[in-house]
Amino acid sequence: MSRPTRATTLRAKVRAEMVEEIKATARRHLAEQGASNLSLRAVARDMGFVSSAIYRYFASRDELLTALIIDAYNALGTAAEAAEAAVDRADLAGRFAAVCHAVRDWARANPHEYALIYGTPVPGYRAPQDTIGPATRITNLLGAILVDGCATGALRAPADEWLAPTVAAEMAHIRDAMFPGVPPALLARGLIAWTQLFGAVSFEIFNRLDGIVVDRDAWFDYQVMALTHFIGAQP
Amino acid sequence: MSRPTRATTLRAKVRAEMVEEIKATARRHLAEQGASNLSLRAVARDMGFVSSAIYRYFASRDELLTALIIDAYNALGTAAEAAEAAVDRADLAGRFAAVCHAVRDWARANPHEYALIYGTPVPGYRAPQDTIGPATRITNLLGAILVDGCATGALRAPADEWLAPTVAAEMAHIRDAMFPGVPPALLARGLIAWTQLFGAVSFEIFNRLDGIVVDRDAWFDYQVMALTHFIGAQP
DNA sequence: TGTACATCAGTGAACGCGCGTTCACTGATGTAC
DNA sequence: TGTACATCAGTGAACGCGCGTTCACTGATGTAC
Repeated sequence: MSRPTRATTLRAKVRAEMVEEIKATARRHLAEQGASNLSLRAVARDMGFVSSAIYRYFASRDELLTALIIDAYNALGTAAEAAEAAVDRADLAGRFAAVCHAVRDWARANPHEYALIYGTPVPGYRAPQDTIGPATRITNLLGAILVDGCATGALRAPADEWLAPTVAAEMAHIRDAMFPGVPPALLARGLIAWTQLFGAVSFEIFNRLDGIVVDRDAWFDYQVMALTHFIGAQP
Repeated sequence: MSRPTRATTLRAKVRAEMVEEIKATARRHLAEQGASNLSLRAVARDMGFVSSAIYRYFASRDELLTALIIDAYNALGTAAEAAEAAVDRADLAGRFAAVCHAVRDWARANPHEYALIYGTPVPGYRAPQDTIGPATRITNLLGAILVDGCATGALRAPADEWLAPTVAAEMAHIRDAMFPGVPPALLARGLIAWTQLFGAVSFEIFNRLDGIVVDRDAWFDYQVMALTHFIGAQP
């Protein structure tokens, strides 16, 4: 029960740096091998020490994987939040586009980390509770755009809507829990936009567009415009 | 240089059955381990013979994986084609919905095969030429709906369209090569529908909807309706 | 300020495991005459 | 129809490899008095 002195915090600082270095090395390996082939031994070898040393910092391979997943969600969330925060609050279409482009840019810059969090789930790996918070940063960002738009009257429920009763009820439930003031029919469109954003990015990152679309930037812009229109934001 | 007699074809038939049995076993393993952990030894063990025996049928692990990928594309393609063929040719919305639901149903019934072809690419695995044909069966099916609709006049280019010049040019190129008579602006919407179909299915199969949407059937119906409207087909 | 003790990072060997692929082989089945 | 030969499926041992994790250890660094 010793209070932190300069000495202990120094040791803690070195330790934290070591943790970061291990994660950085693991991230590089991820980019070459994919998540399910990530190897603690290879990471240790690459850093020039013996494999068992890793266990001073991570209790198991899964714990390292979890740390990488949380970092990835947070890196993506931070990038998107920063891009969105730079846009005038009243410019809903601009805020939406900023989030979309931030997600895509981050995914292109870090394709294997993107695959880690939005690709096929790693078999046998069960995501622990700690990953949930960081994972919702994007949805919160998108939801806030809808909430703000409804508060100012810039957004409203689409007129001709075909919402099944169960879907309407579920949307109302989500609204009450997280996005106050957003009508179910608009929230449903928001959920589609969220789905489609990641669908579009995944198609690009996972090579589904090869041989089909060449100018990826223009194609993504087009998709963002279609979505902007779909949620009723004025560009 | 012997011509096929009853004897040789019988041997060939047994051999073909063996190949099918190996693939079926591998498919079961896929469902438990994921693609990158698929093991020839485990498959052989499971079938009750020695691991080297597999090499009478597949030259390598990659060759087995390729066979599974081709089979998956073909199974999905066959299911979608059958569902679509059962709908009245003039009912464009019905044909579109049939394809969407066939894709989703097949993916739910075969989630790991779906992951094999629409999930994260297996690192280090390079898809050979043979996979391209089977992979295009869904896009051909969707494209045919647009082509038919344009031929009869049931579909036309959306009025208010914001197509960048490069996107318009690329769409025109795809139309000329594969989908005659479909205006660029409509083809672009078709491509979005294709992207979104798989985006929606992937979100469901890869557990992205957990804790968000409960009634998955109703939610998928809603998305299909939104897409039907988007491509301008009358429900 | 100096010294005895506790904490901690990193070592090196080992356990037990699974993998893809090769190779010389044994029998059974099919083929040619 | 019968027999010598060729083809082929499956065997079993082996090669060489990598993996996650445990454990007793050595030194260096920090802590308490």
